[in-house]
Amino acid sequence: MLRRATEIDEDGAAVWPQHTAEACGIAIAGVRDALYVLNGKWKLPLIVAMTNGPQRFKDIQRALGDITPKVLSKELKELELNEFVVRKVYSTTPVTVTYQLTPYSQTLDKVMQELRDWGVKHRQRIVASRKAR
Amino acid sequence: MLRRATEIDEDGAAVWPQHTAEACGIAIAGVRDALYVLNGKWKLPLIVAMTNGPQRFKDIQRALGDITPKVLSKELKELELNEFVVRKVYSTTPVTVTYQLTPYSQTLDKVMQELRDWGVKHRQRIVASRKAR
DNA sequence: GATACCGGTATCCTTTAGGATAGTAGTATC
DNA sequence: GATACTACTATCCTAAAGGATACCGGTATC
Repeated sequence: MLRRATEIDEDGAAVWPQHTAEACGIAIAGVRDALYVLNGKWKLPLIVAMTNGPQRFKDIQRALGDITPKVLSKELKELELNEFVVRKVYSTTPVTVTYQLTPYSQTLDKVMQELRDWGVKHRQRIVASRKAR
Repeated sequence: MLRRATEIDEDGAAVWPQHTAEACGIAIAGVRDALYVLNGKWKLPLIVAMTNGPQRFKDIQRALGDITPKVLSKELKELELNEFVVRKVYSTTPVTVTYQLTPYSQTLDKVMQELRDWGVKHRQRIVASRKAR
């Protein structure tokens, strides 16, 4: 469990009850393992982009707005390797390729939800503090 | 809300009920905003390292194991700028400097918890699949 | 006087991420 | 026959991240 501050001191810093340093190493390792596969600017946004169902290459590119095909291709391959995504080719004319999330990618749902909500609130905070100046 | 697959097809991919593309843009923006301040290899592990209370420079370095002082110094400055951390100097001999989490950093608690738990489980999965080979 | 600890800086370097631009094969459209 | 679309790949390049190593002033310790 994360520990919580019980007070706030004059400098606005949290004051902590005590100091139990042990299981901290496990927590650090967990976070680092997560970051290892979710690294970079694009992996998580890409997963979000596919949340509503299978998406084609160009669709994803449009959804992200500013990713180049080279980078998108690389990121999708890495997501495939880590079993977050399945690539499917349909022999239509012209050929259709879709990318869709795997069940394993759904284990990330809570992480994504929390991160997304935090991001939205963080932006609000930034905007508010800009106005206050 | 994140949508969930209702079935799994032969390839192990999730099958999605429908396709509602709208609020997806907001979700992507939220995640990108979050990643913008939490970027890189070190920010989140550093925050974890300070979760148990104020830490000194060398303590943090030891907790992370393989971060160089230059990088640590830079990361701590960025965390300070984003109001996740407060730096405090005590005029002891020799001088003592501590870094501690702010109340605002606690808004990240859930994100951290989810990410850490996911990371731990992900590692277990990887280890298990290695054994299976 | 030599060594060690603390909290960093300074300098240099390599690696990686990521972007810009162009091009590809195949089909379809005008 | 020119142009456009899809799903990429290829080449080149820049900027940033991050690591290695050395060093600094101040104090304390052996």
